[in-house]
Amino acid sequence: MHDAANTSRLDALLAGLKASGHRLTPQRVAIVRELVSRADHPSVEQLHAAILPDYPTTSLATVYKTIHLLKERGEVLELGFGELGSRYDGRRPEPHPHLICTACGGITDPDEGGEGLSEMVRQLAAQSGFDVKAHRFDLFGLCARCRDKG
Amino acid sequence: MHDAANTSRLDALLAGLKASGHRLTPQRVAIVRELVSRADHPSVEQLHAAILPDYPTTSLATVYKTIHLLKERGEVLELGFGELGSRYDGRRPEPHPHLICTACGGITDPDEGGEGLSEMVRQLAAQSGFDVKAHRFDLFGLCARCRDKG
DNA sequence: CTAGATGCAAACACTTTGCACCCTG
DNA sequence: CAGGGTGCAAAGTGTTTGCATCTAG
Repeated sequence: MHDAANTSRLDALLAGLKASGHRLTPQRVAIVRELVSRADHPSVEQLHAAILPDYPTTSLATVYKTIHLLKERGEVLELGFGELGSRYDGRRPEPHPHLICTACGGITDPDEGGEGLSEMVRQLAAQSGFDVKAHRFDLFGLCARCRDKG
Repeated sequence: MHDAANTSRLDALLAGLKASGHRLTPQRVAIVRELVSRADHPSVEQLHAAILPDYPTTSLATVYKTIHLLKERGEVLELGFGELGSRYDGRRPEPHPHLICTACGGITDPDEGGEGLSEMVRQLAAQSGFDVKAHRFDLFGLCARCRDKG
């Protein structure tokens, strides 16, 4: 996931918004750019903080509204955690496993190892009679860095 | 999961509480009994409503406190959903897959089909360097009943 | 008796909403 | 220059907490 890919994804998102009659305000562009540029699944709070220096008037409500808009369009994956609030993945909106470090709060996408996931989803759907539309697979623990420290 | 099994689990939970210096108040017993007796992963609100007829003075706060106590002791599995609040599994505190119907709100445990899960967890842990302590695997969709209706 | 539990209400954290003003297209 | 967007503050959730009162053991 390098700069070129992020840029094209950014452009695609912005083009899509414009195409469906939405305006590209500076705040909105900044939020989307920030969201797409990071791999760390930021919270609304973190996005807001990151944008504030460059767009000091941006309100938290606007960040929430923008995220909500992208969610509706299926362009962000929301990872809601009861206590810790929600975190957002603007790069890979399809469901995929997440590794959540309970020490540093970092969330990362595994490089590989989730191959059998869709097969398992298929199996569970078949035996339960469920029509499965989405799924979520989270692993909680200590990331390599925090494990070594602790 | 029949009555006898639930009764013994209930007894075990109550005995454990008493053994660690907690009192078995009528409210507390009622909450634990209700939690253990249902397979539908009730919310705090639902537990409270179920108990109210028999123990009319029970407050929501007490239900929250009791659930919290059981959580600390590792005797309930909490399934937190950002918007919809949390649901609790008092029967199987270890992580296992859940099927969540987005139409009726029902949550069920699959009878089988989750066999490969721990292996996948192991794989993801190995390749990422994570020390995985817990995991969560949720499938969202329509249960058989709601699928047929809709 | 006396710690621990209850119940109420106030406090909380995160998110949503209403509305007057603003600015993109 | 019109309609969508913004920012503020107020309202909503679900959950937690402080504290006086009550009660199980």
